Amino acid sequence: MTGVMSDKELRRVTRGFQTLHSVLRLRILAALAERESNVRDLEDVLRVSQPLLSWHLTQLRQAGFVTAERMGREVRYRFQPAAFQELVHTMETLLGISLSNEEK
Amino acid sequence: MTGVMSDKELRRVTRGFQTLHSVLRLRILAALAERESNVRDLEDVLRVSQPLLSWHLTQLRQAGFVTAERMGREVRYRFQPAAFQELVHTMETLLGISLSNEEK
DNA sequence: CTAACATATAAACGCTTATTTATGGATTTA
DNA sequence: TAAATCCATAAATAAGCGTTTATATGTTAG
Repeated sequence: MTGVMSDKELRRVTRGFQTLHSVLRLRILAALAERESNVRDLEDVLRVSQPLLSWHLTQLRQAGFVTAERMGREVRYRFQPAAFQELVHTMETLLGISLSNEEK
Repeated sequence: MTGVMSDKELRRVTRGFQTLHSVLRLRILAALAERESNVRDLEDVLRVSQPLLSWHLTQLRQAGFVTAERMGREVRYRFQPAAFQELVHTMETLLGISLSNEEK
């Protein structure tokens, strides 16, 4: 039963994990999960420089965790829950575990 | 509602993600999820050098994904599902999402 | 006790990537 | 159209980490 999952599929997963490896990235995601925001808003909330934010947002977007939409001169970023959910689902399959919410 | 989660808690999560960032690590975990093994067995299954395996196993162990037990001159490694499950649970809380297995 | 086996550790190297600083591009406003 | 605003990109630097090679530690067998 070894090797049932392709390297391509696993690389997609590891890319997701790589992208979530810093506290700042998680804080950005959490902020966007609360409400969609432009870069300026995040800058104020998270107290980090604008280029640094742009870079992290690009990484999160390329990994599918957020989407970006130009609106006037702003760019609004939105959290995308599906990306993480799919990641977890692949891991459940790979490891043969389940994350059932405690049975009621 | 921003910042409900401590940096300490988030660092624990990011450490978990950091640890799962390579395909080889995932393959090691998947192999151990199938059956507990010593280093020699994994070496044969995964076709990587012994020091490299030892290093990755140490990382996985320090992050809580596996446990190690000395048995004679071997060391048996076991997959530890709880670590990943807790990781996911923290993320659900942080992002306000749920990964419910489809409701029946 | 010595040799063989199983695993861990150390040193050295290279690569990736986060961060800072500076600048460019796009859009609106006056 | 000129200035201001918002965001992205480039260059440079530094730090972390995976990989290899070599050696050390621990355990059993003869």
